[in-house]
Amino acid sequence: MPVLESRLSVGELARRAGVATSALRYYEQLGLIAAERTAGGQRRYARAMLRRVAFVRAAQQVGLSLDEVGAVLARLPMDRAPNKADWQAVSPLWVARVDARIAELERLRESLTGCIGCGCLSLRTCRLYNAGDTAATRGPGARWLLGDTPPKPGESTGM
Amino acid sequence: MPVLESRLSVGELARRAGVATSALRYYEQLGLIAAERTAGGQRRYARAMLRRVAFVRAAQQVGLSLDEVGAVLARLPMDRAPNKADWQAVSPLWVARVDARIAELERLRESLTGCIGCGCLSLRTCRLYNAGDTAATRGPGARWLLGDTPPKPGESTGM
DNA sequence: GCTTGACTTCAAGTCGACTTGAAGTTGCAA
DNA sequence: TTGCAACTTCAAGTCGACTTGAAGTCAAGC
Repeated sequence: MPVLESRLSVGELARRAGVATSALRYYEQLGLIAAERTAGGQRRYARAMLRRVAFVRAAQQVGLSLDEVGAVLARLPMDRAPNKADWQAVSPLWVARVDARIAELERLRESLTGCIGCGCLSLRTCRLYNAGDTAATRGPGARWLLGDTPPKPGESTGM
Repeated sequence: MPVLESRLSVGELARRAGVATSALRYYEQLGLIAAERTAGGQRRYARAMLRRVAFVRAAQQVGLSLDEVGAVLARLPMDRAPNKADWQAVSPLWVARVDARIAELERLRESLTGCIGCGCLSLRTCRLYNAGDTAATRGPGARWLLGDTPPKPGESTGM
């Protein structure tokens, strides 16, 4: 018995990747992964698919849609493990995306802890407290969350 | 003409909060926000609702469901601006959540840049490269993403 | 060769988070 | 007092990401 078979059935891939078989078939429909078939028509996945599936799940955690994931995965080879050049082609997209998301979360976090830590409920300095309200003067939406700096203490906000 | 009316119609709140009126009605249905009614039955929102809506949108960015948001918002007063004690009651939930999510993203980011920067495609050190594959020995799922440390160079992974 | 679990396709269902549409009512400015 | 945008409810529709079910086929251990 070989320790690692070279190709995986859908069930095996599902177990190893931690997703349902139905999800794998769905991903295949979207072109995110691909499989060869046995004579009888059953799927057999190259081990490289494990990485692609891990990629998909990771991307979803980041908040990317399967569509967006597809755009990235389309630039990686389906049949073999990605090499350094492959990575260099896709990584900037990812990193920028991930960085943006991290920045977003850190702004949120700062708003939250700031509210507790610094007696901020003075109506002027707290970003969350003033959220869409004073920000409305600069257009709709929770601008503070999108990178706007909060109003300075001395600045009139109309309140 | 007063600079700020004390109560907002659904359209005004929608504009200021940057969401659709239909979304506001939906949030009300879920108990995330509340409105008083005019004699004729139209909604009039207290200004505090702006903050609640901003809160909801922020939470969604973090990846929380409206259900989860509801659990947090339930601990804040509907009628008035939250004070320091209110914040202290809800903030830890948020911060933990946000922190976890940031950590997740940073792991992902590190995997990505590590893949480019350090000639990691040696099959042993790169976390993403080894993703679900070797991790399968420790249970299903992309464990590296969930906080598992990647296999050490000297460690046998069966490959 | 037979059984049994894992597989196949395809259509329909589900869930969260809204959006859209129909049909009617309200509020306010001219 | 009238005109009209903005509002009201309720039901149904949409979208992404799957899941479920039916009805049938494959692969491998006894």
